[in-house]
Amino acid sequence: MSQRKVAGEAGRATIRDVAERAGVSVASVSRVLSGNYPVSEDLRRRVMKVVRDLDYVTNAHARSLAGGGTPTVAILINNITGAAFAHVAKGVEGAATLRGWLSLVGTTGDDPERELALVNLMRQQGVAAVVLLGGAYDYDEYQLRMARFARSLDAAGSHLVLVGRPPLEGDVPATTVDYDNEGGAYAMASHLLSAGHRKVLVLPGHAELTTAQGRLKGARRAFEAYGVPFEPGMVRHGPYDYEHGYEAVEEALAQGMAFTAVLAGTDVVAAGAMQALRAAGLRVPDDVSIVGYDDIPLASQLTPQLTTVHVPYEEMGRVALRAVADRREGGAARRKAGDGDHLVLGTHVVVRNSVRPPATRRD
Amino acid sequence: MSQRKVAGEAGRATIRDVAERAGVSVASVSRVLSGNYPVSEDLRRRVMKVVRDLDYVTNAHARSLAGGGTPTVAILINNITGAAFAHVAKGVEGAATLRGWLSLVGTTGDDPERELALVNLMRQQGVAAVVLLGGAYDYDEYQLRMARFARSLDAAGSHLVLVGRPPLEGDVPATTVDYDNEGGAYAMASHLLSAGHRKVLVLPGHAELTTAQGRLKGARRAFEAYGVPFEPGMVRHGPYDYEHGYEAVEEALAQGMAFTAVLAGTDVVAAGAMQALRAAGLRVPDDVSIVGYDDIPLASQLTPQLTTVHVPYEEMGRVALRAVADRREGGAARRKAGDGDHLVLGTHVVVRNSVRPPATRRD
DNA sequence: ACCGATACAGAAACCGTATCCCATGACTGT
DNA sequence: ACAGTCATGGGATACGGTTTCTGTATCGGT
Repeated sequence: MSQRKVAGEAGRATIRDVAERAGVSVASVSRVLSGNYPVSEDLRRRVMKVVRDLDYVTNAHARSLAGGGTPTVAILINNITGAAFAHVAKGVEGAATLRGWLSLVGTTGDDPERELALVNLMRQQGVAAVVLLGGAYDYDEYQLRMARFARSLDAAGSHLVLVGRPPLEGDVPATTVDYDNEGGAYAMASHLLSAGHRKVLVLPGHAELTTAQGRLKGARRAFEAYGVPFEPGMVRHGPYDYEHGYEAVEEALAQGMAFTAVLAGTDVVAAGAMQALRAAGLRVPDDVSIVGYDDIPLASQLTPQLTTVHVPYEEMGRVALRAVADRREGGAARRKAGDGDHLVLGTHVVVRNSVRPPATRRD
Repeated sequence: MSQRKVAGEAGRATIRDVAERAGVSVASVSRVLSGNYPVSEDLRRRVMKVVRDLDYVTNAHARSLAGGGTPTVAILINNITGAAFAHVAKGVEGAATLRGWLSLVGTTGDDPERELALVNLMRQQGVAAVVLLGGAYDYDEYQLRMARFARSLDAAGSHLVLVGRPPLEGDVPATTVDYDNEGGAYAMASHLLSAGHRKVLVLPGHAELTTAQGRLKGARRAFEAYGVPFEPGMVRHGPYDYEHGYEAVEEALAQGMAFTAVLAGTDVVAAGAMQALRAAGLRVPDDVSIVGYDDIPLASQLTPQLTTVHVPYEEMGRVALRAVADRREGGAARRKAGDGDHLVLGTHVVVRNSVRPPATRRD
């Protein structure tokens, strides 16, 4: 009744089972398996045989309780089906795997409550880092919220990494991996302007989303550089989805708005815009040019292939993980430096077939 | 020197720290937090205050070692950037979150070694279930390999779930969530045939991939049902990617092959095929019709919008998780039943604009 | 043949939490 | 006023490992 374990009992085999069956101590089994202590060849063989026979694997929970354990990164994402995010996740996961780290994924669905719950959950899991993906809504409380997360995680020996968001202000223990969002938009808009376009419908995204803000700002700067007036009426805000692209163009057309090009905030928005133009009998790029942003696979799969801004999503994921791994190995010295807390990767325009100089017309 | 912990020491706060600071026992803190034992209002308040002050969260590893703990599902996937897989993952993750479960993600990259390593890693983590996504390569050893996984996981109190793969033969402790792959292909091919197409280029996918086999089989059955000879020469195998679709069509065209429609194994392959046709000066669907399979967002974002087979990926994910959760709650009785081990969801054709009757022409 | 060094194996002390079992004080009914 | 319940709180133990500390052969050197 009170005996600890019946011989052939069901359930997972423990290290004790292995030890008993191999006729050695628990400590020896542990040492054979972790291999960080001298063990005789005979003992190793005996233990390994039993391990194979029992199909034994160590209990990760017990292991990490006792101090060992596999480092784990948590990836928090709004929507797992977004192509751009998927690539970042791939980068993180790939780099993690390379080091024998594990990766957890959670989706926030744009819900701050859920985000908080997830961060706490990850804290419970004792993850090495929490990677937060995607543009942020620039509410007032955002900075405070993130700073709180950062400190909370830091106090628990974990670390916050922001990917694709602007860095936090002040002395906050967080790392940011960013890309030259505004620069990409500047280059993209310049491309359009240098092709001769002057009337451009701009669909930057949600007004409160940091990435949309940056893209809009870059575009505006390009217009200024070219001495072309930037008309606020030509800007339509909305979500980064296909429907928004479609509806924005449909609406602009219905209102008799004149434009020779569409500067979309993402490739998916561009796809929607393209479809709406077609539906209205307009040809792309003959009648209207279109450019996107992100360079997800879709961009090169559309007809015509989309000229867009390449964002190194997968690379960002890898960089994010490397930053965490480095800091973890670097020890306190590096950790205090506050240097390399903000990494910025470059973007560049990928020219395909969706842009052509505007048709010369009398009006 | 030998003191257990210095007052303000860095690192994560433990339940002992909370107990000490609140002047109560460790047991009481645990009870307040788990809330499954009567506790006086006064004690609860005192404990909660300290918990907030210390920003304490329980250690998940210790918790699950001690018997409590959050159930976790592991999702194993070849390639996290595949749209279809992303949707299954979303379904699983969503359903998991709904129940307060956690989800882990690992990518195998089509590497059997890595798959094995991941399954073992998940076994170490003591996950409630391992969900293996995506079509499998039908090598001889596949059945053995999966059966071994299933038994291994089962012995550890976990469970194997195969999603989008054919079920395992024999008495293996695994659950399969499948969709009517062959039926969908049959319906899709019928759609093409009933529109009058007789010369159809078929791009089912890799010959060894179970999903490709099913899709090819369904198509063949439809041809037979229509009394149309199915010419092996019209079938081109290859990976499920854009490039394959492009190259297969390009090659077929170069060889002077005559066809009025393309039956692609996936939407992405269809996109590649479409692009190749355009490059050759052919119009879709005026000159050549195209259909895909999967109904990922891309299908409705292409121009023309793609007629395809809808596969309920997200639903499959949800169903998979529900199956695991049910079996876990159902106890041994249900677990032995062997019933409901193979769930099949329906598919249906989504008619869009990429199919038109073949142009009547003299030849 | 004796001594110190070396190489290995085992016993035991944790890691942080949940829970079983027992103790205590308050409350109830008579 | 007293025994019996009931509602709570605390102490001890288990969970499955890792690691430190300790002990015992074995070996080489003199």
